[in-house]
Amino acid sequence: MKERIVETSIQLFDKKGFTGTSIKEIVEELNVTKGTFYYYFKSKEELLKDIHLTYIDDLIEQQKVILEDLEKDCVAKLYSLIFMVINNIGSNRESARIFTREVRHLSGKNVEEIRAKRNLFRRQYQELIEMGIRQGEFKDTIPADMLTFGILGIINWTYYWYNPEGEVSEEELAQMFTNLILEGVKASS
Amino acid sequence: MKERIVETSIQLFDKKGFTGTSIKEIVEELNVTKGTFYYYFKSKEELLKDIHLTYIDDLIEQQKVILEDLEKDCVAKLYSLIFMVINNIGSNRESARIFTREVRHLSGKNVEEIRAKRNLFRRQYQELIEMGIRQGEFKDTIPADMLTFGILGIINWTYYWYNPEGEVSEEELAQMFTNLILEGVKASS
Amino acid sequence: MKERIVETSIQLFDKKGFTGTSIKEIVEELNVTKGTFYYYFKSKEELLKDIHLTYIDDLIEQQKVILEDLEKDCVAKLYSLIFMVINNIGSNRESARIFTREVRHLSGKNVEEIRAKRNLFRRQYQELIEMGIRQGEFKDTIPADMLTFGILGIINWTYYWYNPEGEVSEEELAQMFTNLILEGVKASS
Amino acid sequence: MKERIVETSIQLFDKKGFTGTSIKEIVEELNVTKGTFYYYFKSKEELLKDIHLTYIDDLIEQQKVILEDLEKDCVAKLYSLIFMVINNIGSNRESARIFTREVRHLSGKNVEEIRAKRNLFRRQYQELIEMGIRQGEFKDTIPADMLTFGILGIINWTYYWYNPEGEVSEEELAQMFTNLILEGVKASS
DNA sequence: AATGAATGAGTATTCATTCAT
DNA sequence: AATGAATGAATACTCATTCAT
Repeated sequence: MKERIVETSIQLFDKKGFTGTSIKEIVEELNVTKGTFYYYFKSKEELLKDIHLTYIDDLIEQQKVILEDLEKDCVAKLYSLIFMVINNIGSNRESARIFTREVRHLSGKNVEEIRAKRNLFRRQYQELIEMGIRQGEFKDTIPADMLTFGILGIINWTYYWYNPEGEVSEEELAQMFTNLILEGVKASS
Repeated sequence: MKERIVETSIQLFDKKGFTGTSIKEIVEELNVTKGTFYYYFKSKEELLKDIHLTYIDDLIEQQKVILEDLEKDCVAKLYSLIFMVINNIGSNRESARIFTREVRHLSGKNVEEIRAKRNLFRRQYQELIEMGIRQGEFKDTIPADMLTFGILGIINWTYYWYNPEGEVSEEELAQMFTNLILEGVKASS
Repeated sequence: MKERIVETSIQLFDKKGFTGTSIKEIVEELNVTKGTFYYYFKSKEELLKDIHLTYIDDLIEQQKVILEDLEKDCVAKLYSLIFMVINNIGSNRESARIFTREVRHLSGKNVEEIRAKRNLFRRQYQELIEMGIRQGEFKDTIPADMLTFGILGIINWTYYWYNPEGEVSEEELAQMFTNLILEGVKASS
Repeated sequence: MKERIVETSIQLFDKKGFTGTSIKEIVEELNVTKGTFYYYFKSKEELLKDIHLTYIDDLIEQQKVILEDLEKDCVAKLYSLIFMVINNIGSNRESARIFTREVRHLSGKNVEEIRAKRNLFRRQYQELIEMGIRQGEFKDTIPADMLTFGILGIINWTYYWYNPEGEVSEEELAQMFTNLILEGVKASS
């Protein structure tokens, strides 16, 4: 039941927003009563925290596996990280959007925890860039932190427009964006 | 007064979300009564539409000026468009965030109008890319629409992390991102 | 309207207790809506505080008038104070009972304010006793503070049993209790 | 377990009131579940009735022993009754306060039973007074019923202020109040 | 141009209680 | 002897909105 509440809530929070979704709507979708909701979650915010944690913990775990892969160089890791996010869209798009839009409705202690993990994810991205620069795979024209924000922008934005069932496959898109980041678009003269 | 209501609402909508902000909060911040609010706006949604329209109309207008500049080539126009957004952050960040997060709370007729303008903005971006390809300034490795989404991702994301008062100036950041998009980060071998 | 809400609430709080009375019950009795209640009081507790304050402020004011009366000796003042409370029962019984039973539902700041006034009332009673002892009107067999608690017990209890419309008039009862306190009940041998 | 539920409930009912205390609070304090509560009591009201009965039955029993003591005269019995209540405060204060404040939350049948016992207690007090008058130990200036209410007021009020661990011992306080009732406070001229 | 009073539907949350296990 | 899951009704309180003045 707890799982079903989470799934339903994710759909609704994505569609109508956290504050725009009422407990009543959630439980009616599941044909249970409000009491049932509060048996599993002590508050609406607690549910939101759960959703955030599940999402970011999973992301960090996947990221870790890629970064620790000894057989890949930095370029290959960059591609894998980009593909990972795009590949997650099919199953995670709603959670991802909730994650970027609804953090502000977490209070105090909760927001700290989430923010810490969010920053961890970003810093590990940045460390890959820095290592790539040190090992001569990447140029050092752009500071690593700014570069990281740029790359994160590209992939985070995919949650808002990319349709995995459309003409461009996940692999193709990941390849395109990796290519953009590595080679740029300027025609060589 | 109407203007003060809009300004206050923008701050609150950004901080607590559209549904998370009540008319009461808005008018209390201004030390007026709810009646005053309804003298200027016929509903909360109308206010939200106003905010959206002001934001996107301004953006499209600025975009138009840049695109119609006969003295700039496509590379220069790309830089200008990127700088334009970053430059707007100081005065518009909250509106921009509301624009990407709260559209779903506009209903029917309103949402169509806004979406049309949002798409117009994107298509004009894409047309610049396509023209650049035709004129041999950009490679055609990546489809123009995908490329556009990538670039929009980079600049939209700045609304969520860039601090115009920080170490990196707006010009520098625009230069870095233009450089990223044009030249990529791969070290030439 | 505010006054009508207070009156109705006093009756209900007395009959069913503060926590046992719902806002719904109050407003239904008055044929208005909950919104109306919250237009006049920002919370249920605020209403309770209002009731407490009105009651104790009135009591202290009346007490003050009696104690400052230059023409009465301590015995006469004692009688007047006793009569004052009994005489208030007709109009104030419910408030008085709420006052002794529901203070615990006031929180923090509110409870301090009320307790301070409650103590003021008791201390002024005690000062009368002390003055009576100093001036030789009363014996000093019993410490003034204990004596005060005893007298307050007698009169506070009347709120729970005395019927002003019954056989014993208010003046008679005040006389009986003054007599009990002054002369005692032991038959002189 | 049943006993532990009763003890915990008494503390909570005294502190927060009967309606202000939830079953959840009671069982959480005891680290058991609500099911456990309903294994021992068929309703919240039944628990309240239990508390009332235990309290008043014990009081009546103690009263009976004193009144039937053939070796005491009425004055001695009066002292013993007063001491009895004060002496009970240490172990019974909370029950006593619940007893005077929460009866109204008993319904129908229950309230009758409790009221009958409460009246029995008062009438037996009054009978002692009447006997004292008949036997010439007490004056008949004040009607026995009014006198009884006065005395009950003094002792019932002690539940709200007397601290058995304070400077005045239980014996001393009982002595003071007996003295007040028998001799009064007026200085003999 | 703005207020003060009011509404009715809705909010998150808590309640006492039930019952199969 | 006790639990875990669930209910349905109630709780205090807030909401966007209306309207006579």
